[in-house]
Amino acid sequence: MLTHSEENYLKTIFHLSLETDKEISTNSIASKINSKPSSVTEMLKKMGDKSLVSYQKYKGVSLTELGQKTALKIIRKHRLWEVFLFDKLNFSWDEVHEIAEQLEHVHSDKLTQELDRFLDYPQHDPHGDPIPNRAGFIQYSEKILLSTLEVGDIARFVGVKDSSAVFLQYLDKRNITLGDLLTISFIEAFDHSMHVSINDSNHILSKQTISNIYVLKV
Amino acid sequence: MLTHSEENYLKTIFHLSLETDKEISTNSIASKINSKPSSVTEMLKKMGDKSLVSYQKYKGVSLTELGQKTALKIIRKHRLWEVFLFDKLNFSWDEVHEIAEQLEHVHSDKLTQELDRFLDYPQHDPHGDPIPNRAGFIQYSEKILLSTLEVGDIARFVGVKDSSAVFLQYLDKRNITLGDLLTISFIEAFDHSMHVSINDSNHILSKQTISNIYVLKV
DNA sequence: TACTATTTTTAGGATTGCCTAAAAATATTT
DNA sequence: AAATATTTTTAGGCAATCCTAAAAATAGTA
Repeated sequence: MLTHSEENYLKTIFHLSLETDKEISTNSIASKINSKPSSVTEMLKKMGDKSLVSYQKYKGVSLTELGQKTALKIIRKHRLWEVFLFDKLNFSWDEVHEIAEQLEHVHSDKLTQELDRFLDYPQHDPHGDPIPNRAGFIQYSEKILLSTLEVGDIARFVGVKDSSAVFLQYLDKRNITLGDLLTISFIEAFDHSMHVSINDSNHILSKQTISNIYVLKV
Repeated sequence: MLTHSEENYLKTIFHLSLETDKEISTNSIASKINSKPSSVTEMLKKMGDKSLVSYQKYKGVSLTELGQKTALKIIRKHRLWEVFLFDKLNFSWDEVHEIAEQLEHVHSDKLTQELDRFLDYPQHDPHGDPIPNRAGFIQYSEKILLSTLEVGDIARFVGVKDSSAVFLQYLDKRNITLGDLLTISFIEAFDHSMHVSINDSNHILSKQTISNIYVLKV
């Protein structure tokens, strides 16, 4: 049975691995978890001994098969709990993450499966990220940034790139919600702001906004 | 913010306090949590410093007002999660406790409140124990042992005294479920076994069984 | 009351996971 | 390639929580 700390390291390394193809550096882990490089080194040694990561001094780390599988289990739990909090308990986007960080460490395979069933096998969490299935398979959707669309395109809002509280609250305030259908009616040549109709109302979204919204073309 | 360990001590002291009127001994805590008396002494000192318990060397402990309030919060969470697992996720009586032990340590007042609302403000957990309300008030019901009833009495099954897995499974096998209405039709003078009709079927329950079933008279 | 048994505390360690400061290795720049 | 800068590791500590063994206090009994 892994400790909370070990589980957090696995998750962190998994997420960093998606961003780079190289081995993950001690420093990058430390800054991600607000810790110190020396602490990370120590932990990586321990996790190497447990065959969770393959680690060589000064060379960085990567997840072993076991580490990968375990990380996906934790991510699955995290995202399922986010769906639960959002769908059933009236939590908003920007609130679910913090609580899911705690819930993801509860150990019980049956709990995870039953939660999945209870939520009707959701495919995505409230930020649009895919939920690994029980076998650890994760279906990456070809979600693209809203900013890459052109006039006339129609797409479904499936996620955000920047999931900071300020951004999520910004969207909330404008009633822009996950699952909404967006129609691009015009793009300003001047500042690349985008005129988008959402639920029969028109919005003008800044370049920064559309560069942080993920959509699936319809 | 309290640690898991501190929260477990609070819970344990709270439960032991219900059983005795005296101060709680170091030994009794140690055996309840499968720990050693020396570890308990150490922890009690620390919790005394934090005003969670009032502790004097060799004199035993009791909860302070703060400790009591905190313990009730944890028990509230524990029991609400048990209801969730039982009602929504198809867990059986004997499975809910272990997982609730983990879930009770998740910190979020909003989560507790929303869960309470989602479950429609349940008054009892699946073992028939009362759930403290948000203010920490706990409504002890006058539940009595089935063995104290007489022929002709009708009562509702609200809890068990022995919540061991074997006993709960014994009841499950006979389809005797929390909330069932029981009618006592006969009591054997010889061995005190009780003839009880439950859901239109008749059961003969041993003295041991009826001494471990809590009911509320109707 | 004195002796014995039990309970509780103290003393000294172990482990986990974090930290700072210094040393070692690697990367970058001139 | 040499010098400098950056990254990573090592060394030595600290706090939480547990442990065993021994000492101290309390309780029970002859």
